[in-house]
Amino acid sequence: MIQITLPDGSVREFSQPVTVADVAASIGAGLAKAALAGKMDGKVVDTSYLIDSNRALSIITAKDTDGLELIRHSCAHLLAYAVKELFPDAQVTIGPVIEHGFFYDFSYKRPFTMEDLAAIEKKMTELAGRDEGVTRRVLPRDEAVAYFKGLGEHYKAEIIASIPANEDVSLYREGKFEDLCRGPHVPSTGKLKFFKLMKLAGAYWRGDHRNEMLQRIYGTAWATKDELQQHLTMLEEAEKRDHRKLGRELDLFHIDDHAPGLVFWHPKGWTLWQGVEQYMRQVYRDNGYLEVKGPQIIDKSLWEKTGHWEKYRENMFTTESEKREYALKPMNCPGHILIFKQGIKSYRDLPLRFGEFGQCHRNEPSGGLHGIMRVRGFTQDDGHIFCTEDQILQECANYTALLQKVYADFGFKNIIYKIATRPDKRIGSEESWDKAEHALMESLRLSGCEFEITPGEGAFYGPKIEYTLKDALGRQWQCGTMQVDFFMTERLDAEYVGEDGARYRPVMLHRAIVGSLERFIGILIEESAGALPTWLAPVQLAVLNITDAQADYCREIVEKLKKVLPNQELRAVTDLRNEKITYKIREHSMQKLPY
RNA sequence: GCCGGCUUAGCUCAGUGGUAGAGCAGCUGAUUUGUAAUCAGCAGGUCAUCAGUUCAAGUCUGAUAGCCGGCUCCA
Repeated sequence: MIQITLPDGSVREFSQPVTVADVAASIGAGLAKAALAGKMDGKVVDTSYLIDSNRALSIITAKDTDGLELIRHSCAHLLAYAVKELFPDAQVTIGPVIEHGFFYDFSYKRPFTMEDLAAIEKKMTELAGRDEGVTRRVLPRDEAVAYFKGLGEHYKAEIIASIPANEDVSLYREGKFEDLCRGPHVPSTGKLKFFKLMKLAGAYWRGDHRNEMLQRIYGTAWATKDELQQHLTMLEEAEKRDHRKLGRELDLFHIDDHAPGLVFWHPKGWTLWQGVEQYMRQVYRDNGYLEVKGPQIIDKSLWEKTGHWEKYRENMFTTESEKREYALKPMNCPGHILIFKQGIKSYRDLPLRFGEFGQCHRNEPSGGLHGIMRVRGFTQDDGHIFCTEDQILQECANYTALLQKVYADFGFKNIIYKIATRPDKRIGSEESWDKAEHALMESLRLSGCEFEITPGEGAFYGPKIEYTLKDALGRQWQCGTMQVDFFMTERLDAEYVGEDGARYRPVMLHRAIVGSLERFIGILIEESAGALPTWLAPVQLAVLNITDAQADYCREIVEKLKKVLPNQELRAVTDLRNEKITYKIREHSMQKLPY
């Protein structure tokens, strides 16, 4: 007797082992039809899974998060199936689920075209229409390797060969197509209805740029037609919020072909910039930072000491004059250390906090540039805190609380917190790393933040917290950062005098709240769709006349309005053009004047 | 940097190897208007750049640059 406990607590009894599909059918015909998989003691299994002992089971349908994931995963297989049908010579590699959909990477002798993409999607629809069953089988690893080699699927064979030899691997078949997969999958291709292929892209095999380039096909998939449609509508809306489009339409900035990756700020954009900068300047003042300013170009010898000349040179812009070589600074910290080193510092001075609106230049690869989000010249709200190891936790906790307040003031609620921990190649003692990583995590816990850990992604000189925001299309951009650094003060020989009169090495914390003003403003534009809050709006108020008779009065009240605030001039303008009032209202509305 | 795509007026886009187009924006004139586009006229171009094929290139070929989507990178 097998007892199956359902989510509502009810128990069903079966006289012999049953499949998930059998259980679903015993509950109702509708559920049997809707069943995509089962969740057994928390683990998702195929509907064909045979249950031979007492279990807790829930039936997964398209309405469940797990169900949607299955649909997307099975869609990736359907995509590969369709590609193999149309292009038998193409080799399959991997096809995972991603946010909103799936992708699959292929190797093929010629590039796929948009016409191919349409044909592939059509074939997918056709194959789904056949409602072919998806079946699972298990092979010993070596047999699976031989099987895929026999099919000419060398990438698959390579993947399987990296699985431990004593493990079995599962394969899923639908029609003529069979793929290595851990599963689970939907029971038949007919469950896949609401999908669309979105774009073609290149992607390196195994994500390594030294490997060959594969062709990636991206698709989106949903449980219902409505959800698919909503997603497509959302993408259209997101396009309208693109900061590059709004930057032009609202006359905020442009990037010129004469200076790729560098921003020309127009009067309105620079007004917005000043709003952000003045706000952040007050943040420095209110939180114990001393604002400083370092030079743009610094002699090569400094970058040799920091290690940049050796490790980062191809990313630095260099220049030469009178037989001396210089580099445009790619970061501000060495400059701050040079300032720190002027005069003798005491333990009483710590923590010592410097802040700068530091303009940095990095020669980023051309393919990585993106509007004002990823540029070659940018300005960081860059602060460095010189402190002792014992002060790290308190500084980090204060910092995160401050960052949250700043982000809230700019209207951001969804911050993604990540902690990047020690990489394989690193300097500093294990004890220091333990302490630093613990301090970073603890500081986030103190602020009530949930965070994810990205293991091994820390800098070689210390761990870091990354504070990330999303753009209109959901792409993540790291804005704020907090990094512990055991290294730089050593390299540049910064020290302080302790209580006992001996010299000690301070720890340095690198921190930036908005990160780069360029990127932050880009996100701000997308988040607000260009309708900036009044305090940041380049034009806050416009006074329009209906006929010339009111022109003088309009001028008069604009002058009065400008002076209405005690410490700041209101940004008010007149619009006295000989146009209809409706025309003017439309124009100012399109320019996103606050209302 | 890598893979693919794109580049025609300020913007959005048409344009079969045979005289360079539209709408909006701009300028000029008329209109003095009551809450999201008044009407008319005018002007605006090295079709990204360079080279090639051709009697003839915006259109075909190649190279370069920039941009777009990914990948990689991101001290």
